[in-house]
Amino acid sequence: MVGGLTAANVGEELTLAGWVHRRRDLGGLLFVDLRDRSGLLQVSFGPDWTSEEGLLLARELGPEDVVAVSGMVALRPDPNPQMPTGAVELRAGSVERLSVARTPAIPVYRGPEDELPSEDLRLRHRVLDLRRPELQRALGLRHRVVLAARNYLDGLGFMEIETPILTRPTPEGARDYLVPSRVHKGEFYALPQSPQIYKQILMVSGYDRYFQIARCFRDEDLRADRQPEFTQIDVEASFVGVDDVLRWIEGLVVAICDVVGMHVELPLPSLSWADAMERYGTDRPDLRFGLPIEDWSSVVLETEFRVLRGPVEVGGRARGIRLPGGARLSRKDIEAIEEEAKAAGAPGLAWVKLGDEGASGPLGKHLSEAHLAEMGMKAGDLALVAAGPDRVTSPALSATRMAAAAALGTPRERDHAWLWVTGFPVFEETDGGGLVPGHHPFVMPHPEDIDLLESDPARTRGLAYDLVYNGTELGSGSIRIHRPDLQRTVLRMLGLSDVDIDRKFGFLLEALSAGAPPHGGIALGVDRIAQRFVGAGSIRDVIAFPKTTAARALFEGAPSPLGDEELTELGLRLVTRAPTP
RNA sequence: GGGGCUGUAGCUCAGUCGGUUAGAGUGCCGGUCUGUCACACCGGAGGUCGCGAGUUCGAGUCUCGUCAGCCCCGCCA
Repeated sequence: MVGGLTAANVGEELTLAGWVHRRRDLGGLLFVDLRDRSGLLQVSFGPDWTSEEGLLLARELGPEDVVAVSGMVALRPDPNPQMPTGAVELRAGSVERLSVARTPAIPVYRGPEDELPSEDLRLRHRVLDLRRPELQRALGLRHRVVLAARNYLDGLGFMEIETPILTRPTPEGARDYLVPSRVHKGEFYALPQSPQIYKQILMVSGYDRYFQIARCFRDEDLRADRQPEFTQIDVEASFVGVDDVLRWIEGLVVAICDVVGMHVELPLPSLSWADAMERYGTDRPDLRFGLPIEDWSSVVLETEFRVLRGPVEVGGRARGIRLPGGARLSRKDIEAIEEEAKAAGAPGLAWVKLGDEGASGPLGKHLSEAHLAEMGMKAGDLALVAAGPDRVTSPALSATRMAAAAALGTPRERDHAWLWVTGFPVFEETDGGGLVPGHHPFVMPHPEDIDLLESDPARTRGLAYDLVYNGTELGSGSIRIHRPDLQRTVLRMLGLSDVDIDRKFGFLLEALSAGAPPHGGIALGVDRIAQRFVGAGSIRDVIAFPKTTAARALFEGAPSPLGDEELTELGLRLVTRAPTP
């Protein structure tokens, strides 16, 4: 390992192997930066200490050649304080070339002002891209996060158990990746969207503390933080309530944050889903800064400002955000924020600035001093207001809040805002009036709301919780239903017939009938955690071999067409043939 | 499924109003150079302007289509 050498090693005779990172040929003297996973070390070649063959070979070395160099560690006459090993160098006596590299298609070395190659080239030449120190650091950090999680959970008596990758298609939720069965032609396995049902069955079987670093697969369209396959720290325990899970997982958060030296105060703050939606307009608020949403419906009703007043009169609310110091934003800045709100579904934003000469802006002339006082407006403030039903204004004001904080450069009150959001609704209403699961169909309804389940299902809270960090959902879990009759009721509410329930969830209901302990758990997104911890722009930078946004693997070339022979063996015939490349 | 951005030398990019032989930096090849560290200096090679149509006397540049990558909406129980 080359990266750890210091002045303490001076005088040692060593043979070091690695890749040629960069070469500087001065004629009589020649320098090579040797790279391995641990870092860089300068190797010097000169007629006074290098063999003649060594000098000849050194002259021929190209970037990314693999070499073994034998020589002595020496102090440098001119140390390089920029390099961790910059005080010393290896004076090469001899050198052996273990492997010749073709001129790299994309550079591994990157100068201080060089841009990264485009992402498709980085993915196509992943073998080279993965050599970059940044990616090696990212994957190393990811490894330590997972290792910390394993050690922590093992210390609490959790047992790692693998569950199948070839499994049964699930009726609800994301699209499944399907695998044809050769033995049973016309039948298919599915890759798991998560080990959810398996881990519940493990609870029933008495494995009362389970975890798994689990690969999950979902055939849906991708984003910067979404890949078709991703990894979760999947946890489940028996005889637990919400608080047990939260306290255990807080310990896990501390353990993985320790990897990056991030301090975490326990217990983590907690917000009900209803409060999160009311005050921040989203179920995953970024609490690095304040700027809560406030209800100004009563103020609006006292004005003649029809744009806001109208929606309130028909049952909506006028809510908004007061931005201290926001009056210095230009009309153009405010319009840019309004665009964000519109993109999130709002018809528009009204606003009022309070300057030295009084209130201005579309809303300004409609407000009295008393109104402004009621809104808490102080000189220099800006208020942005949206009116309508909460289901429209909440997402719009959430977008407004984020855009306004960015435009204003709102100072952060903290750099790391961890948060529990609890009490998610069991169901969400679809536009067609039907019900879909808020999370998944196995969430235990809140005991206080059990009466609402059939009378007012949309208001039923579940014993469900999300772990949120800086506005990103990093984990999601719940206490599960362990009574088969209640599970059947919930599935019926979702519009499933008893026949369907038995066909699709029969094995779960049968398991729950075998003496099921109360149980619950959570799953944390490893890729997203690693992404946040390394500050990467996408989870592709913390995955060794990621897919593109079109779910292609550019390096190995997946997916790929199948020949007729293979198709026949699987009992398949194509309706659409892939274009021949 | 929809919207947006990008595609020019191995890589990163520039390319004016549609007009002569498409440029720069870096890398690569050859040469000089004994303390460099983005070494320096001299010389050279390197182009299907993503692909296909169209408009035009003339297209890297305009139009349409298409492919690829990225970002977003829908979707992701």
